[in-house]
Amino acid sequence: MITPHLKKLRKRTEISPEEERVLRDLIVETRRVPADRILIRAGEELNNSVFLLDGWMARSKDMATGERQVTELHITGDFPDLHGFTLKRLDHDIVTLSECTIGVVPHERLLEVTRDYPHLTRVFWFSTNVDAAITRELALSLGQRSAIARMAHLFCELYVRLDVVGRTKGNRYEFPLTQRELSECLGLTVVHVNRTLQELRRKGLVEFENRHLTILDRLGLEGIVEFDPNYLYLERRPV
Amino acid sequence: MITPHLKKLRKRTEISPEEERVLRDLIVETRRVPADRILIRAGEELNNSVFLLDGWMARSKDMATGERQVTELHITGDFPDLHGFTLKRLDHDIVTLSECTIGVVPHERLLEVTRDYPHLTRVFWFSTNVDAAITRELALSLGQRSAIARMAHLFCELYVRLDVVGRTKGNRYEFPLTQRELSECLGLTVVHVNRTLQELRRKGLVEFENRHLTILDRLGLEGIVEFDPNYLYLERRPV
DNA sequence: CGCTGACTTGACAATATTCAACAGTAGTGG
DNA sequence: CCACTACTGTTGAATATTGTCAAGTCAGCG
Repeated sequence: MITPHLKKLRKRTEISPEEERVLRDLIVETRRVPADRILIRAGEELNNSVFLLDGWMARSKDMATGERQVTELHITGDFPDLHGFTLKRLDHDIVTLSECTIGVVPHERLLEVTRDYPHLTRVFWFSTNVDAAITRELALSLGQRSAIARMAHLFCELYVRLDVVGRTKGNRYEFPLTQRELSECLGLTVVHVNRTLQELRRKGLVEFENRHLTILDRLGLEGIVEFDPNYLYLERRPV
Repeated sequence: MITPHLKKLRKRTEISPEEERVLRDLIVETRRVPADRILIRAGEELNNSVFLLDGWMARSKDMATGERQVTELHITGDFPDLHGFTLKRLDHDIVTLSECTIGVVPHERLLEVTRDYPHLTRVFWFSTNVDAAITRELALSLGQRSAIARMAHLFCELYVRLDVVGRTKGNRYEFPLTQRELSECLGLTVVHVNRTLQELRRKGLVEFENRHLTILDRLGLEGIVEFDPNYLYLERRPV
């Protein structure tokens, strides 16, 4: 069940058989959660974190006025609220965008990891730091890029991230978000997202239908935003 | 020299005398760096991290076209590139905005900390997670808030953060950024920053002159953006 | 003294939002 | 089985916010 997560870790560093066992033993319970649920609410006290074994989630920040900003999308193999281990509460909701399978990890077990497995601790720490890098790249998008470039960037990023965990098929991947949810990722209104999507289609770069995204012209799409995946830290690194 | 940093940590958790000693011994060298330097370049291989003992820095992401986004401002007591310890390179520059005093921390020492001091490791991890929370709040600003609300938010955040390390005087704090640099934090053009600043002044909320910011009406300023400092995780937490 | 950079202003343009309406689909319950 | 509701996607027209361009002031500095 945590194979995609291991795949992701092993792309970056060595994980010993013992560490793999420790990782597998972190999960005390596996659950299914329907789509469109608030799994964790901002502010609520946390004693567990959850592996995302399958499905799509988002970190979503709400304002009093109702506007929302998704600060990161999470896919199979992610650990969407690992930062909750040190923070003990979150400053955002964790919501499901599709039906999800989750693995519950008690914080006591993570505490044991930090005591007994320094390398694994650094791997987890690294993982939250990559999440932060993804959020920084989003800040760059929201602050500096045009609507079409933001959208192209998101589609490129997701292609790379999904590919790491084996969730792409050729140029195609499942993308279960509605245009409203997409607008909350991109800091745009739904109407403008709709028009921007049409522009990407008209340029022959992507297709988006039936909850699936197809990249028709990868170079063209990457060219719109000068996509550079460095910020995803996919290269192998020393133990 | 690292007193402000300790002050910040101790606001959140217990730091034992032994841990304090370990912390002090992390720094192998203290240096002064002039304003407006690129201290660390994106992509460059890292073997050290730096404490910001005094001064202002920023994490700055550049695009090929020259636009820039600051993803976080750093003040006295911060550890601006602690994430470099696990990432081994950064996806952004670290630049000085004022003259700075820095303490150089070799990654080998941090490695020892992760081996021998699990609690201190969690404290450092926590620290990078709070940085990530600050960046998430920025993403919310950039994606959803108006120019004036973004600016009000930044001024409120900095007031709280500076106050923790004893760098406020009443309603006033040093704010060494030019309007151009401010525009790179807020995802706006300089011209618009200038006009937005004038609006805040006209409403009698802030004064900004001679590299100092004065908050004339704290409630009014916070009201513009419904400022809520929860995301800074200032409350005390269990060891 | 003549640069340079920071700040300021005005006129105009572009990007994105708002508001309103409608079609299509899926799900619900009588 | 159909009417009803709710949500998603789509379009047009008017509006607002922010950006672009251009120019000018002011202060600091070699």
